[in-house]
Amino acid sequence: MNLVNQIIQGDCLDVLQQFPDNSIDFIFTSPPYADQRKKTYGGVKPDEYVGWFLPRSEQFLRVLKPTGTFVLNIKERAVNGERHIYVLELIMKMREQGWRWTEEFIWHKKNSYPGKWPNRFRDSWERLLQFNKQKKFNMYQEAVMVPVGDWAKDRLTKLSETDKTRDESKVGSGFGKNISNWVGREKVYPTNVIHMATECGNKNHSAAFPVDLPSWFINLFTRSGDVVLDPFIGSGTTAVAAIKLSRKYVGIDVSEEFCNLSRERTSGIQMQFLAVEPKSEAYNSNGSA
Amino acid sequence: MNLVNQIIQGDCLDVLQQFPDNSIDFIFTSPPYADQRKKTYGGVKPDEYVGWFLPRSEQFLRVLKPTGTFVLNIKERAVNGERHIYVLELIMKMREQGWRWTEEFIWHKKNSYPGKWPNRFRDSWERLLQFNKQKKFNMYQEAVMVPVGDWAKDRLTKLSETDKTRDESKVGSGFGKNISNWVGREKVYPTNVIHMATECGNKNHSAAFPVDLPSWFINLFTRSGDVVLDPFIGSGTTAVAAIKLSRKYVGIDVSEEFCNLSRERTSGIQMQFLAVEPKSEAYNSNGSA
DNA sequence: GTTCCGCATGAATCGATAG
DNA sequence: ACTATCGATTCATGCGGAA
Repeated sequence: MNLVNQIIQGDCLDVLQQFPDNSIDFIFTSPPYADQRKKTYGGVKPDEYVGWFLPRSEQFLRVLKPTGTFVLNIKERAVNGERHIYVLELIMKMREQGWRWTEEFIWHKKNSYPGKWPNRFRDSWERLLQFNKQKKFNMYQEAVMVPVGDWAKDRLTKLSETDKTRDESKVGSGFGKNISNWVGREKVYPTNVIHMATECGNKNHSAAFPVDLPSWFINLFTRSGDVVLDPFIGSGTTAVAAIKLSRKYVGIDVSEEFCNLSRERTSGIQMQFLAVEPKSEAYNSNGSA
Repeated sequence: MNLVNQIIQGDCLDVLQQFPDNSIDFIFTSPPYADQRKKTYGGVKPDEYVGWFLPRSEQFLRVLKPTGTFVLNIKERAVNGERHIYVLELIMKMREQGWRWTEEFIWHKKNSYPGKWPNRFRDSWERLLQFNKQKKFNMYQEAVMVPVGDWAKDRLTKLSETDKTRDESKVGSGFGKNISNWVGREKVYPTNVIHMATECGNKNHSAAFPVDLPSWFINLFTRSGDVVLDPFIGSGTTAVAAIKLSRKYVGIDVSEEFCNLSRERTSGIQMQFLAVEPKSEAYNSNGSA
């Protein structure tokens, strides 16, 4: 039975048992956060979250190739006016499990949920925790390089006009500092802060993250033909990103409804790609070892 | 002996013993990171960092007022290709010590221009951990409001009169509810992501952070006349920020050299302020409890 | 074909109220 | 005392229809 390019219904803890060791190139997932999405996932309590997650991350560790990477999108919530520590505990326990905590990317969500409270501001960022099995892993940095123009865009226009005035930075401060470094250079490397808005306009499906988010990491950590796993596939966003980048995908979800939604989206994309692009060509042609 | 508006040479662990309980309104500091500043602090090893820090944070807890706040600027470093966990451990241990981990702000260092490492990108953010003694603490949110986004500029001002007042027409959707709230508003509350360039024009001193960073938090958590403590004052940036905002300051550092530098900078600023602004006026006049 | 504008919708959080 | 539910608060974005 072929296990690849499918959306599989079930708890990833069980489903992944069928997968052989070292068979996945990259894992990207955004598990249901503690006490969130109760309707679909039943709502794991903050205090029980680590215990719930660890047996699953043990499976992730087993199926991931030694050179592979696991990127976990997660954010702790405020409980009784205080940030809960289940994410911190999770990192420490995963290290004991054998994972290496390589990096923490920050996803800056410009359009975070509104609201006003006496003792905190709007929570506008999430963690993207990078874990690895080894010190050496596959990383194709060239695949996510930004053209110099776009880099300037990223820093200046992508932050929108208002942000420029908001942070009251002196004009050119830091920007002018070393501009000579980039002049004449075509592309530059990004940083570990990712600016991306959440998608909220989609009526058919409500994705937790925009497709650009998994796309960015898939480009960074895999090459064409590699296998991408999302054990909490939800509305299928990670699979969509994988298909668009000519990677293989495996999506798992306990919810039959979400599985069907994912299957709809992926098959739609696949059709589109077969029609438009008969030749399976690498989207990312500049990746290198 | 007056303990306020001074730079005191010594280890904060010892110096703070002289301070009474509940005497400080706000603590902001960027301690020497593990293995950094070897000459001055003997280079605390990552594994020993938590043990080194805890007796000091115990003093911070003691001298801080119940309604006060402690903001800690810290970032774990990578050791052997992996993120060290001393910051995570520190948060957990400080909670056991009695601190509440209220929030984690992200300082996005905008001008950290791209660098290249084989396994990671340029690190362009830092943690700003907010700790409190109680659930309720002083926070003056109005003092740090930012200009409203393009969104309202373009659209909100052009809404018809009927739109402005249709409070009850739409049910559920947040917008139809109380649109009049936004009309005429020019400022909105910020988020927990702070965009700020690092200072680059440092002449004599190399400040770890721009003066705007402590200024932002001093505005947020204190009012005119409050006492701001930085137990690792370094080049004096926190004290400079406090003086400019008409707050009292206490700076501590083990390095006589750093103390002298801080004294130079603070006295320079104070002269300037006495000359220009004879009346000690509240900078933040719209703070509310 | 642009540009403009109306509008729904978010991994939210707190405090009060109810069982 | 402790948990469950509900109402109030707030702002950036992308879609689709209109000018």
